[in-house]
Amino acid sequence: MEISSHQSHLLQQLNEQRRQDVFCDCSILVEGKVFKAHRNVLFASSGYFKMLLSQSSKETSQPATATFQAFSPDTFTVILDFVYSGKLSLTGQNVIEVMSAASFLQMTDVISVCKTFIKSSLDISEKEKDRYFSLSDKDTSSNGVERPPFYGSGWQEESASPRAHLSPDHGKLWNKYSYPAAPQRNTQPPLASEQRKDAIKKTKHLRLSQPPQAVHLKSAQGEARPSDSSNHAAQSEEQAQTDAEIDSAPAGCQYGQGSDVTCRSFPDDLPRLRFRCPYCTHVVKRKADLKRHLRCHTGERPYPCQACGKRFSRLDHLSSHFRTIHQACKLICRKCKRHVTDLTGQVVQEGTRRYRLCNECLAEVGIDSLPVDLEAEQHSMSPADGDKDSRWHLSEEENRSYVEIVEDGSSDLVIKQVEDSEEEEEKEIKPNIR
DNA sequence: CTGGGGAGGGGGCCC
DNA sequence: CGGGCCCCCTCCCCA
Repeated sequence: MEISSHQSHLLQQLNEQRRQDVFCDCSILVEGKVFKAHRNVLFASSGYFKMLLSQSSKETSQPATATFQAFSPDTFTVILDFVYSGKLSLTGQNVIEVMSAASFLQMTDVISVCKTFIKSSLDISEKEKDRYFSLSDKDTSSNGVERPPFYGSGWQEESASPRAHLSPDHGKLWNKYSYPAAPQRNTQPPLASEQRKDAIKKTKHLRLSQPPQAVHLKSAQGEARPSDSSNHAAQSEEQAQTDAEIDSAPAGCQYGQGSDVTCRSFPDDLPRLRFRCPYCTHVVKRKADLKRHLRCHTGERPYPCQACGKRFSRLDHLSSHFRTIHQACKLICRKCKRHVTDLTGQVVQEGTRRYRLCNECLAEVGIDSLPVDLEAEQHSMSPADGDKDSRWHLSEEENRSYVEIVEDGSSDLVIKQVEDSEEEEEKEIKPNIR
């Protein structure tokens, strides 16, 4: 027989003990403010504390203390209250920092609730905006913005799928942030340059869906966490899909009965877009495009070049790379930029890289033709076909020949005869890339 | 320091 | 829905 109230009662008691500093065996110092808590509870709630306490318990029996500078006492209050009550007091003001702290403390429940909060906030913002522009919404009551910003999770409301409630101050907040850091352990922050590009591109996207709502998560203590991009990718896609399924109508657009989108009268002639990126304000028409777009957030690069090992997020980019870098498809002399044919020039191989030189430039450089086993190289230097698990589909023998090519060194110039009839090129590219 | 070109990367869209 | 093409932008290297 199970008494359903036992868990919550127990939690209440523990919370009471914490408030009265009874049996507290752990102190957490956050920017000078001391929080008392129970090791057992912290241990059970946070991966970070689990690690910390399991280490300190080996070393000493003294009361454990932890010090944090990465987040504010207010934020930790929210976290600690959640630990002891199962209720997360999220607002537009604190959600970013709470998520950041939760990420640091490895509290996946809290992270996912924060993500949902942010996501839902975006949904609601879209709806708000939609209503603002259309002035004809029929479901204003269902978008109640005054609901209390409490989230149940963990012990109390595990089954409930939390929806976000916007605080009135949301709009202000989003402007300050630009990108979500990977919230969980083993999630990979996109490359710095990508972030920069992303930020730039966002300004472009903002034309489509304003106000800016992208969310930036300050990395706790500046720690870059290693990542499992595939995990993240799957998560993102799932989230994106949910977005699209639940409510992803961009400004001015709403769903009809089926999957069709009906655009309302709108000041700008916006395209009919319907899939919104959960990480930025980008909106696309097709799910496949969103899937592709998500890779720029997840950093996923499923297409490795078998010739040089460089990885690409898209097959067409890999193909393009392979053609220009490893197949010398451009009929242009690299040196003098003149057009060359198989009669007026030759392909030069430099390591795994190939390009063309006209006969004049070849003579100038002073390189004689050297025999190259073209067939074998074509075999080993072909882009993988969507190699999801990052392994190259090569036999051992093929692998060896690849290694030989790479180890051949990039300084050696190898000349081979140009044999680039169109048919030949087709043959070289197509079978490998599919 | 600056401009040009190559390469990479992202979006739109056609097939 | 995936593949692939085109276009555009940014970064980096080099003259």
